[in-house]
Amino acid sequence: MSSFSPEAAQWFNLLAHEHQRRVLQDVTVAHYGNGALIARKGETADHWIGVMDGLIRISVGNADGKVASLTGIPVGGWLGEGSILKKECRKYDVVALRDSYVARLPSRTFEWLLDNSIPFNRYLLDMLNERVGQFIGRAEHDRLLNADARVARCLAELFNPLLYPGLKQRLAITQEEMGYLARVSRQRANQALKKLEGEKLLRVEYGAVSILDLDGLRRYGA
DNA sequence: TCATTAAATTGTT
DNA sequence: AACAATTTAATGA
Repeated sequence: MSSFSPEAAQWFNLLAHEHQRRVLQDVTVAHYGNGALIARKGETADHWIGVMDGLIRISVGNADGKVASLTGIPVGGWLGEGSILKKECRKYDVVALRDSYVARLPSRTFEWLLDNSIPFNRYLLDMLNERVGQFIGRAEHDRLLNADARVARCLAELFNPLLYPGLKQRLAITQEEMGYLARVSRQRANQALKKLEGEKLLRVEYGAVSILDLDGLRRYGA
């Protein structure tokens, strides 16, 4: 998937044809290898970023090189609108968790869509609302939950059908990647996944997980 | 297409 | 963190 794909950008399908044309004209797609920095904290935010293929992570690192993962973004997720809207520098690092293809929409185009497309505004509003809810829920529980529950919540977030409509019920993610997102060791992620599988909330596959009970995962540990 | 081998991922200590 | 077992991907006949 080395070019822009509307399947990984649900908002694109909502646009009028003339708006779609401009997007296709302005958007670029680049490949990022495992662990590569897609956008770094502090630099000017002049693009809206979307995941065409792969999996990326938003994180904030401190001086020690320790990283606290904030959230993972799978195929179909778009991010960085906050920095564009407020004309700020990026507040977080964005890194590829594995080989990924990333689309960039210039901020001028982004703002042009804001001014001219009602469907685009509608989409952004829904998305921001959903994201606020996600972060509030996280801030509330994050520190209190054990590793099992963190893995469960993490997966539930990745499968958010509104933010990432591209995902059906199966996500290609290794247990190591899962560990990076939930901030647990790979071994612990393995244990957690097996426990959740035992409770019939998901199914563990080779290099992937399938969700059986999304609500159950959301509620896990509550 | 099948068999062999290498690489990636998982399960366990 | 290390190691063995398992699954997938790649290669070549």
